Amino acid sequence: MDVFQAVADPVRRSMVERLADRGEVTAGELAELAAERFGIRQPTASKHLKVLREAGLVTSTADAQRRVYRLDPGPLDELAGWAARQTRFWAGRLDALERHLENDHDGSTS
Amino acid sequence: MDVFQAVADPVRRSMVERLADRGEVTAGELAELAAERFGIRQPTASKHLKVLREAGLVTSTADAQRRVYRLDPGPLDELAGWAARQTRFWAGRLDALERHLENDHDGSTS
DNA sequence: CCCGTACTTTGCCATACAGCTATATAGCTG
DNA sequence: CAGCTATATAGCTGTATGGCAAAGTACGGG
Repeated sequence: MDVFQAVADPVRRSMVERLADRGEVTAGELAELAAERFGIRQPTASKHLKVLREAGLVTSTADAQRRVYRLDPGPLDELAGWAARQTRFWAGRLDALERHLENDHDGSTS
Repeated sequence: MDVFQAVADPVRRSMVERLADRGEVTAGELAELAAERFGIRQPTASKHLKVLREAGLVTSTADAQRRVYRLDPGPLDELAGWAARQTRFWAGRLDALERHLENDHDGSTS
């Protein structure tokens, strides 16, 4: 699953936000968070973590039975970059568009 | 459907990219693009446009039978902002994380 | 070495969603 | 106004995905 799909789910976004906030978080804490906010069970949370892992958004390392998760900024940068690029266009031509809309109102061409 | 879900689909992303590139594009052109790139039919493309509209990513105006679509930068900015915020954290603490990983290797605690 | 803790995996169901064809709507054009 | 063009809607279907409970795996402690 790609990054766009991975962050399409609010549960997974909330997990990403927690990781961004705390840096390192165990699977258990993330599951608890998901339980509180969305009322989902631990195995479901684990499934979401798997999706995040496969999308490359997070990595996990074992600490005894605990799995410690952390963000990988790469895919998020890609996402931010894509979204930013789509709007950068408008910065350049926004006034042109506005002029066009104005012209539409008065109907005259200068 | 929210912005995250809307851009989760590659067909819709390609439409957004085209709109970012051209500014104003008719439904027909967008359908043609989707047909070429993804082999999908006109009604399916129309459905995708509806999703983009409902997510607030695009607006459309009528020009005779044509529907002219254009991007609304607002939701895209939100998206870019969200993704950027999740990574901004790392900028601040990245070196701390790296130190932590180094310590893990040698196993000693200072 | 067996039990509890911490997760992941498996197998199952329901719903959401993308795709299709066929049809409806709307506006130009002859 | 008939018919073509442009687009949207309706109705249907297959598959993907999210949710659950139950079972499997792995580790540390008594």
